[in-house]
Amino acid sequence: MLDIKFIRENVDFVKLSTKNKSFDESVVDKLLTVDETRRKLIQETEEIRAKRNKLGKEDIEEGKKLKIDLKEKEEKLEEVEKEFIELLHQVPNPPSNNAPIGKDDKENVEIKKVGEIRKFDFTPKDHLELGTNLGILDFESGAKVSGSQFYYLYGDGALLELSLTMYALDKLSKKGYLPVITPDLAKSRYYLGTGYAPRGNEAQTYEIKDEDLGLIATAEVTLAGKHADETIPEDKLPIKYVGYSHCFRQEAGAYGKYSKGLYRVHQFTKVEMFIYCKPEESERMHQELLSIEEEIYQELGIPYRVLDMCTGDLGAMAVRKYDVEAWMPGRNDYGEITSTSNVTDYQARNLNVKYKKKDGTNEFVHMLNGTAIVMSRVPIAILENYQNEDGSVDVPEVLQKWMGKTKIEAK
RNA sequence: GGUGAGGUCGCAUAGUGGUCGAGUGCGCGCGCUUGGAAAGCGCGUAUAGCCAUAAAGGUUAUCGAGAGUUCGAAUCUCUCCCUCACCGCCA
Repeated sequence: MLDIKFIRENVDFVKLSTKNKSFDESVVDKLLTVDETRRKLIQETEEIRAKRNKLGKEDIEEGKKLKIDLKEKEEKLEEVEKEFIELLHQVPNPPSNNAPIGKDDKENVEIKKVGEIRKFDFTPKDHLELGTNLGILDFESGAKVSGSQFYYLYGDGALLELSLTMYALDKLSKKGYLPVITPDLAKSRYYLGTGYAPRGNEAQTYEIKDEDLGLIATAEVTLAGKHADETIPEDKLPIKYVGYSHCFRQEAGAYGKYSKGLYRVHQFTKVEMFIYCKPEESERMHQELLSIEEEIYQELGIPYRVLDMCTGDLGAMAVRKYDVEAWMPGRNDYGEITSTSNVTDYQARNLNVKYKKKDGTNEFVHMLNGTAIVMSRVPIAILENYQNEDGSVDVPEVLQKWMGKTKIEAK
């Protein structure tokens, strides 16, 4: 959420940026109206409390009267407060001045294309066919045991996932990121408030019956929650994590040719980068995350392009966001494989994460996240880009060390 | 899952209905002292909201969380969370 004071003092700016993010800017006026009522009620309840505190045991009858008045005001205030918080959460983080202005994903800006798209002298297969034929990928058993869009990995398929994981953790830890294996389940405060600010009904998460627990949709949830309600000493920043977790998404109603096979599944593994830093560092950190992502895909030898997300496609939290899309021959198109966001202090305010400055004052930290490798979509790109005519798949050089082989072949 | 103990200001502790936002020690900051330091002495040392604002200030809330009893709750009651110990179960 934003600072209500900031909204009060910059009404026009907040309205404009809300509109630029393709959110309904009328929430701003609604919020300010509720805020005024709220403040009036706060004053009134405080006056009553102050009277009560002064009264002590002087006049118990008067105290009883105050109690009734107070209760009435408190109930009203509670109602208004609830509405206030809801509206406040609906105001998105204003986009960076550098983010391209646009309505929706069609207006994202391609900033670069890297790598040469391979020309096949045979008809390339898609990853589903390749994986199934190689005996390393099995959606049928997944459907049988867990339901549609679940899968099994066997042999080199399983090894490929683990090799990618090791490759990513190894690389990132050498760059000063602490590898973290996080819980796959989190309390609602985190899985609701962290990753996905309320924007309509998020039917994304799986929840545990009768428990305040849900399966995380990304390790961003657990990595962001990790320091909730903490004040971090300035000299500890930046904190850089590379998290490993499983991710669970309902993906309700997401079918079609573009969500074939591993592209859109209910469960996958992901290595996610996450940074807590000082406000003045966050832009630089964001560039660092993007450059690490690019380095990974260059090393893996996968052609990709980088998109600068337009204001309308940033979502509520990000001020700027880059997606890396990998070339996927099976769809003859690029497909998203990473996303890195600078959410500045928006998430930190939700989760109450501050840092203590040298001068003794506290300020909210900036938080950033970025995908290193997602074990569902990256294997798509590897299988499809590295396939041979006989259906075998070459192992990218940087993974050979972890795979212990140079080629995936049918047994 | 069961039983028991516990969760108070950075840390350690005191505090069983109003005089408690909360004492003491340690730590930390500033000052005095000193040739300098230590010790000693003095002062200070939370966060958030609201009001006011040039600044000072005022006020409310916060003793794991929430609800309740009460004119009044760190203190009494209930629910939950977490920690520790033992038992059970389990990889």
